[in-house]
Amino acid sequence: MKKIDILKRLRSSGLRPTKQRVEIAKLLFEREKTFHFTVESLSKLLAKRTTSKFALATVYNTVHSFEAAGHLSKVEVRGKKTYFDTNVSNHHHFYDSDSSELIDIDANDIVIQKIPKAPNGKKIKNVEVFINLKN
Amino acid sequence: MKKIDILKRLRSSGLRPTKQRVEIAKLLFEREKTFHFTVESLSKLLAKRTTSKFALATVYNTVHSFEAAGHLSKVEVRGKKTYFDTNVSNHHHFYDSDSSELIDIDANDIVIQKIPKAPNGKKIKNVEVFINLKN
DNA sequence: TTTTCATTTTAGAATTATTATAAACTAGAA
DNA sequence: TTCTAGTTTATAATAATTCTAAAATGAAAA
Repeated sequence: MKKIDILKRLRSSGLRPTKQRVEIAKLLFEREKTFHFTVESLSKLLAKRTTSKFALATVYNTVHSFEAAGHLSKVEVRGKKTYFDTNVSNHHHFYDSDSSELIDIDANDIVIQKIPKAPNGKKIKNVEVFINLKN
Repeated sequence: MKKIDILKRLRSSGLRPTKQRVEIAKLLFEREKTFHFTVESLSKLLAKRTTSKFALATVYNTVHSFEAAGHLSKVEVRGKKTYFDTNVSNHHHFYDSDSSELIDIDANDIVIQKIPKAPNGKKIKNVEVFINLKN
């Protein structure tokens, strides 16, 4: 994804393409594979890969606005930190608690044959499968 | 589950049956249905249902030692707090983010037909399914 | 029983992740 | 250029949890 596309992408989702947002977006979206990160790891990556500096609050703000705009999805796994995922399509995860690593699983690679009805008055929003790993 | 059984249960898992542990165990395990709670909600429940007082750290300590002994399972869902579950058998959950409520799903009520292989060198520890609900 | 001592409880401090605040800055319209 | 709403920033505040070290206690031994 080129810079021009990043600008478009930000603007079309109502996000003013500020210097910080553009740099973060480049780091997140100019990749082949999907990418999982925490605010902390992204912050470190920004420090390593760019010359600008980013207040921690800006990283939080940016990640949250990208999530609200549908450019990122949030993944809550065991542990305290919140993970984000550049893969926003419907999919599942392996989670390796030894390395705290998340790995995407394509939605088609898990087929659920039987599923219970939602409780009274509720609907199913989505189904998330976590396959926890060990060595 | 009677008091004597609670004492046995604690002792047989290497937990000295102190006053606090016995009271917490009674509140958690003398129930028909499985029970989901956070340390905060359990703390409030103890304040309401007993005359003793429990330091917050004690509630954390106790819940963690019950978990280590296999009397409780930990459920991590969206949000910041950690939930615990008196159902320690293999099962799944509905999660209602509007009410922050967890509901058990029996392992037999979800059948997974197709599942990917674990990545190189890893094994599958367990599979957790979360069915997120909306209104 | 009393003594002993490793365990446990406790209050409060410390830590970690995250969110709030309010002042300074900036993208982009006029 | 000027203006202004939106954004960034440093810092404070909050929330959940863990740590610490002193006091209390269960239960084994004397």
